[in-house]
Amino acid sequence: MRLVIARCSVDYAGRLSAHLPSATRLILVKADGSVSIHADDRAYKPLNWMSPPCSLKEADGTWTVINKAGEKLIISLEEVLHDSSHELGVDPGLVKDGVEAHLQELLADRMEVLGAGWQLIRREYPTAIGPVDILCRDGDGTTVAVEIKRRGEIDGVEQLTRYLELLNRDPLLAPVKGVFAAQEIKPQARVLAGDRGIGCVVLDYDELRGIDDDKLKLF
Amino acid sequence: MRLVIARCSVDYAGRLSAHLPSATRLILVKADGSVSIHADDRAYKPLNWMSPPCSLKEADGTWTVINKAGEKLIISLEEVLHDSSHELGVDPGLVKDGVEAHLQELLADRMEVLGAGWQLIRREYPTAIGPVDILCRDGDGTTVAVEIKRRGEIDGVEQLTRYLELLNRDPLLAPVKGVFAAQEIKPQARVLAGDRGIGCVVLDYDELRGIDDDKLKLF
DNA sequence: TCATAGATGTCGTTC
DNA sequence: GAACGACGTCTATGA
Repeated sequence: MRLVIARCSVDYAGRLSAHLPSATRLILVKADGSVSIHADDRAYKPLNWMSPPCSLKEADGTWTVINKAGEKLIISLEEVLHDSSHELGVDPGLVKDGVEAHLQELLADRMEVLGAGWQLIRREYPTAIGPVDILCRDGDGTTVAVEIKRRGEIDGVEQLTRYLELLNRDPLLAPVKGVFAAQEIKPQARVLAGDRGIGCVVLDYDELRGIDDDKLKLF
Repeated sequence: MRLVIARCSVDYAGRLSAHLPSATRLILVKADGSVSIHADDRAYKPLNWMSPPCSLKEADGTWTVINKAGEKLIISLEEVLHDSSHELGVDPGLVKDGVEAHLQELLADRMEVLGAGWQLIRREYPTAIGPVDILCRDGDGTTVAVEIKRRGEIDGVEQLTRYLELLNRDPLLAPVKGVFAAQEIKPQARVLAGDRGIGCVVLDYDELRGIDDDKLKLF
């Protein structure tokens, strides 16, 4: 990892054209060859960047970074204030908990949080337009398609609607009801779901995990 | 901007829980108070971060970053290999070219690329659920709503569908057809559009701009 | 390699 | 502050 603080101007030509006027910035060159340019604000997003794989050529105060798609980043260095390199080694990587895949596992394990007698048919039930998160039967034996999101917004309801339309064409499954399950459901999504006869369920992640933990303790 | 290279482990508790085992990384503290932690790969995305506004407390080899929503980032420093601060000043910011707004201007100027006799009614035609990119009439005088995207995906087709449903309730406009125009149209979007009787048009940005340039040269 | 869906998406604009 | 759409979205995953 090489850290350069320099007054520079930058041009990007690729999916769009962009220009950075002269100013002092951080230029980050990583071991994988990637380059990013940061201003002194915004944690997440660099002003400009080039993702690997790409190649960096230094020549005469001008750095040129090119990738395979022909996108180009040209950095004109006017004054270098700091330049240091550091050996970091391979990162062991991030361990995450609480993402959609995990919610799906937890819910599939405890269908009864949706109602008494609910039973899993299968997770990732395949359809022509993609897999349904959970297909199950409710207490009455009616087929139910469950769409799970971390944050329930309108496009999630649209997605579930498409699945339902398709599943209801299958005489072996029809009628199929829909349930939209998320840790948080936005008002508009709730309204749209209600309008389409789709049920809404707010999932409590800690509770789901707690239930699951209790279950594990039994063994 | 403060640059710290350190062996550290990190925990994030907020929208999800995440843990970074001990390793050497770059910790970036920006003037706006934001903090990000970078491994030696990936130009764009930090391993962990906290966006401003947030507050950083340093105490005894442990940094705690908290934001208003109660999200928390805890950095345990085990060995500091580099620590430097730099004054960068305010960045003048990025100048961009080639985005959707420009596509819309170009297409509105040359409706005939959609077909002979097509005529603009207006850009950003207002509806209750937001403006339609372009409303026009085709060669037969039928009203057409055009949705423009740089990359045409399924969401864009859904958006256009909602507009069409609304516009077709207006007896002065109905029947209204739909055209989905983008620089690139994904297969799924094309299928969904076809299923709903929506036409698809792939736009060539350079060609549109070229035509427009030629036009400018006439004056 | 390509297509698809998720993301601690982030970021801007508008209401 | 919430909602909505764009983004050089990026990134992981499965075909």
